[in-house]
Amino acid sequence: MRKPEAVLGKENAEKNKYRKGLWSPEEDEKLMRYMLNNGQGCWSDIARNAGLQRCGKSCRLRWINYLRPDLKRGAFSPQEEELIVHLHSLIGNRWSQIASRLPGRTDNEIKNFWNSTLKKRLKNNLSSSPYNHESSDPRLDMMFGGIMSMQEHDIMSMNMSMDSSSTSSSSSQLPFSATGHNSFDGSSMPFLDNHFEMASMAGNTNGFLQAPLTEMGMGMRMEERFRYGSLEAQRSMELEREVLCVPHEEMNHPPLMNNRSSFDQYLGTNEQNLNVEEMFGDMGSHGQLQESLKMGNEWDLESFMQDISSSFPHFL
DNA sequence: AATCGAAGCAACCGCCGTCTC
DNA sequence: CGAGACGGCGGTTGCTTCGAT
Repeated sequence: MRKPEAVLGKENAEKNKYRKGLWSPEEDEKLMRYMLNNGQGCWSDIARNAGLQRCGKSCRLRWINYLRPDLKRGAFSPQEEELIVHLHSLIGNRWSQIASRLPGRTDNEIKNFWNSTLKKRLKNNLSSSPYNHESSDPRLDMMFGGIMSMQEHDIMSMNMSMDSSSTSSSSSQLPFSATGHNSFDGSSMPFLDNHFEMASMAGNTNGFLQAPLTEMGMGMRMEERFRYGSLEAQRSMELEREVLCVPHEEMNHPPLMNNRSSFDQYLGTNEQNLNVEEMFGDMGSHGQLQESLKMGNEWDLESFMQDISSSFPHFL
């Protein structure tokens, strides 16, 4: 429902009272000086007390993304790139979680780097040859290990199925719409815009689960994913059901999830256990993975990330 | 030298969860 | 318990820079 005019007017007045756009050196200096002298606090107070015509949110962003003294400047190192690619393949667009594993880097920086550079590079790698697993960048092979082994027609059929689901009467029940909108968190899903990303959710011929552990794979109904027509996709979904200890019934009709918390909860209640060492240390075998995931621990992103860190010791 | 498109980046927007009153 | 303020997050936008023509 629309807000009443009076409320909107007040909100607009609030908004208009603040400066927007690029920060001037003077503003930077004011904020920097205030933060160094007083430390972090309530951002709207900081904005006011520092004498800035900015909203607290804007100050927070400027500090976190640009002024913070511990920020690392310059290009991403190959190790950082590797870690970003790896973490993204595991947890998707959780930029802040990824950033927390890269000291001196911000979520915004990583997000920009992914969207502008890595995503394109990965896309190019896939389109170069459907059967050629040799990527130009060996660091990316880790990520492509499974994905590349998928046959192109699998990917194509998946993509077409997704497109057709937009007109399907059942599409409204799906956690993901065909337009790429993700109902877990109400955000759009850039995953869906190319074949590579479609591949990543369908698993691969090694039987090694990759993306089903991402939000996207988890959220889809079994029947919907079977429509992709790939035996490999089917196999990976069966495996997914097994490793996550999801009953058949629930796998076919998972609870609709409106936000990320619901998703996390869903994962938690299915008593999965993610042994990252086994899964990602040597990119785990099917058997190992199943065994390790059946231990029954709760899904805990923090410890999950801790484990990942052990695979990338140069970041600790 | 001028133009144009791509790439990179900073910042905004809107949504959601949490906290406080 | 509900409303409002605030902080955090991810997606998107729009400006700037750079390189090709």
